Amino acid sequence: MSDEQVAAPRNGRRISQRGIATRERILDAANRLMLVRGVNATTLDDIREASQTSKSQLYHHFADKQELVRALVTYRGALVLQRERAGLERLRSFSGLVRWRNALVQANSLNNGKYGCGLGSMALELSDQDEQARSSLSETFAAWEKLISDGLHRMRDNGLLRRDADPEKLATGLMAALQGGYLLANAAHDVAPMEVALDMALEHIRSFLVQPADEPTR
Amino acid sequence: MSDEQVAAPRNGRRISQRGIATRERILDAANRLMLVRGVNATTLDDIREASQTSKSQLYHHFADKQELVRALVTYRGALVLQRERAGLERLRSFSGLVRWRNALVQANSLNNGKYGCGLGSMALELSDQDEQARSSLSETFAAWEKLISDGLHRMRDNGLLRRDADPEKLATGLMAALQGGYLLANAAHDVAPMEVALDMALEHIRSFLVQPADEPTR
DNA sequence: TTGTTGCTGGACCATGTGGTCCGGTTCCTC
DNA sequence: GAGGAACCGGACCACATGGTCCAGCAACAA
Repeated sequence: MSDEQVAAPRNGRRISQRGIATRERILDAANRLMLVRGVNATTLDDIREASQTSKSQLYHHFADKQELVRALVTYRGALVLQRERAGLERLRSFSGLVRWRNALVQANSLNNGKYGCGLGSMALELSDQDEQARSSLSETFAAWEKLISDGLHRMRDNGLLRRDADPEKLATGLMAALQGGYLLANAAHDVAPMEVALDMALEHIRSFLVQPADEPTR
Repeated sequence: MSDEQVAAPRNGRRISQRGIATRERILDAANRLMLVRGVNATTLDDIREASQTSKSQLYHHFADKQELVRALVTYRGALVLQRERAGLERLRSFSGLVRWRNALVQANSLNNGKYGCGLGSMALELSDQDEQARSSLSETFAAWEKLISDGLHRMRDNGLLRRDADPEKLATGLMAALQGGYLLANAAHDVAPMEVALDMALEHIRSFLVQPADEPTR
């Protein structure tokens, strides 16, 4: 997962190449550790060790743990949006949606449904604990949904979707199915529920196709 | 939320009425606190204070924090299933499903989408941290889905649903929409996404009705 | 009544964890 | 190359938090 330049440098301070690299290493380690253990269960010492840095570096680049977590929210959000943009910005057909679905399912099946969505898990853990993180995550979800709804808009404009299809609502429904699917798959340690959930949402979208192709969804 | 006898007494030990009451008080406090703060962010001292007990009582009734959490998983699961059973065991029509949806939405809207589902949030927080809790939660989800699918089976047997409707898959999809809806609503501090998600799932189920009544979903 | 066990209060302990400090090194600027 | 700021290593600190202990009271069986 290469991720150069995703992390924003600090506010009005001079910053060296080495500094950027260190900050990046910290965020990358935090990203990996907190995905599998959760935010609160990951200690700064864990991150320090995994990132081959020292305490002073952590506190040189971030004011405290909370700020590190907030930076991670931004970092992870940028990674997800970057990945999703690649898969969605040219979406113009129903089969494109199916390919997108398959990619997500396959990625998640690699670890038997474990860990879930990096954004969703943070959302549930932080929403009632850090208002700033919550609103940032909420914006990221909105941007993600917009990538989907933009694609659906294109499909509607091209006459693939009926006029009465509501791209925004369809995108929200699809996102909910995705997140709920992640959650159930994580609890079951099995991707199957995620597949069922996504298929339901795709089926719903398909019902708005002008010419409902009767190809299977996978 | 009355909840007598939901908590199981301890294994082969003599136990007094007073002991049961204390144990119940502890679980109830843990339930309330961990719903709003999350499991890991709630300390034993918080629980001790909120339940008007002492450290020794906590450790008299539970071996350690992990066991308390596991007991809470059971406790909360029983509460949810009890509540859901009341709302679902007589489900025989599509409008019954709509009423069920409305009840959930209304309950969640009381706190502007905050806190989410007691089971879902625990699932995401504990799944990668406590295998026993995870499998217990997974079973609870399965039981919950079964309440739904049983209702759908009844509808199919009564000729309301088409024969090609798959109650199990429909129930899983609905549950995913519900959980994803909770998650997005929590992140947005707004019930709207939860409504959209549930409506999508209901719409999907409605498409399997033999006589698709064109009443609105709410 | 008496013995045994459940139950409770609360002081106390061990340590994991977030956070500080300071001396030293690297890097940029003039 | 000299000054200063960014950067780094790691020892150190404060304290929150999970967990222990024990003395005493309540409850129940005989």
